[in-house]
Amino acid sequence: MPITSARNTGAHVVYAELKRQILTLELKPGERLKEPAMAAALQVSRTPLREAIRRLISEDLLEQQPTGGVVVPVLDEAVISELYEVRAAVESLMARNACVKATPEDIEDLRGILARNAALVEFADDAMQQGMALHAKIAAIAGNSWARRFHGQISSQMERYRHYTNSTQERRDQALEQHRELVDAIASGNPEAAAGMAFDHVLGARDAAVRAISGASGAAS
Amino acid sequence: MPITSARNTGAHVVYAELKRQILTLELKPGERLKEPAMAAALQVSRTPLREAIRRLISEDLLEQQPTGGVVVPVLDEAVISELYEVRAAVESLMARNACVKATPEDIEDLRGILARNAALVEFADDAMQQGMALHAKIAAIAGNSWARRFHGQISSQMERYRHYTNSTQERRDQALEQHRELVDAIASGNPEAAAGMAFDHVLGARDAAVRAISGASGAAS
DNA sequence: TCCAGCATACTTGTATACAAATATGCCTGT
DNA sequence: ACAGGCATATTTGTATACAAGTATGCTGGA
Repeated sequence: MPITSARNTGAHVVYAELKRQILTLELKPGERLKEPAMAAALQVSRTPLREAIRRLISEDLLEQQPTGGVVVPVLDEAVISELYEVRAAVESLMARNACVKATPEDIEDLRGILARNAALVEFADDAMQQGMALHAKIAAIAGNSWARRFHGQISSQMERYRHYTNSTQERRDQALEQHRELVDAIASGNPEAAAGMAFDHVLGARDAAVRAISGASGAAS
Repeated sequence: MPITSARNTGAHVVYAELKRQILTLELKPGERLKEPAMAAALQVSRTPLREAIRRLISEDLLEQQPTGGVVVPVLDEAVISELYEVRAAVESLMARNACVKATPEDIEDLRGILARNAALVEFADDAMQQGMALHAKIAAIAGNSWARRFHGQISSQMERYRHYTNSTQERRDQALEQHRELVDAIASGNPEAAAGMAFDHVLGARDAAVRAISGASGAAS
């Protein structure tokens, strides 16, 4: 039995590596992928490389050009807003469902994660990352695999925009406070309140990000 | 210039054909795909066929088995409920955004679509299909490409479950009435109301579907 | 100097060949 | 008769070969 749970085929390895390079911007937005060179660099033939590329295209982490080339999608500030919005919708749904389905033990777990986050708040370099474990747990409680799937795709996309959405200490403290409120709402057993709270919090993060971006680009005026 | 807008490569044609066969259940759930036979049937080599298969896997319209085969996913009644829920979340977001962004002309268009649907209500064999044009227009107004993307994926998935969710005349009339309410809510300029209405309507459809399924399977009791 | 047209080099998409892994069926022993 | 194990056949994953399309740069002319 292999150690890795995923199918350890070459195409999968290439997919993971390529995805990493895209999310870290090691592959620069706008850059065109040339298969022969890439295949040589990754020590595989073009066949598994192409398989990985196609998969990334269908996740919108690569872009197929009409003429036939493949490029890393350009960073477009307008889509950040869109991503936050769908994330708000999905997390709102998960909060609602979690509220209905959570057992007392689940609530305990959530509070435990909160406490750990509070202890680490000054070390986290990113409010998003800080909340990861919390959202994962909420998603698990909500138990909707499609919501989880979409949430994962959105997270991947947003990863590319981390430079734009880097958080300040203030923002991080606020996020922690909002997470506390969210857990309280889930614990309270009022699905509507939990859903609304999750939605508003993410939209608040969107507004902060949009302000940060327009502030940075328009600072000279 | 080619007639088709998509890149007319063999892999794309195979993808479209395979997707069609999956959504119509021409390829039966649980069936295993054997590449050589399939390639021969579709008159292409295994290379573009595999490309199409991989794409379908990443859309969850095919399933990769741990051992290495590819099968058509089994129909699982439990996921219908999940699909309705995420659809509710996405449509709710689109209704909210549409409410904010709609111009008077947009509202006119929506009412026009409603009127056409009302005229055709007795011919539509499916409440989902009836509302297709309406939702497409709302999505266009909302202008969130990720929401549109997810909505499309959800629609594809649900297509496979049409047998379970076939609508009655009564259900169709109710849908039409709900669509009217939804358009009114969007026109009223109250985003929260529009969002809530869209959410509740889809969840209502979910409940109807769940009732229909459990009613059909548990009728003998 | 600048542009059109062409030839060349490169890239992509597809087909085929091959090796490793998996499934299938048969045979033997109890 | 049934289970275990081996041999065969099929299937998948990868590499390579080739054809068609696309971009690049060069030459000649105005």
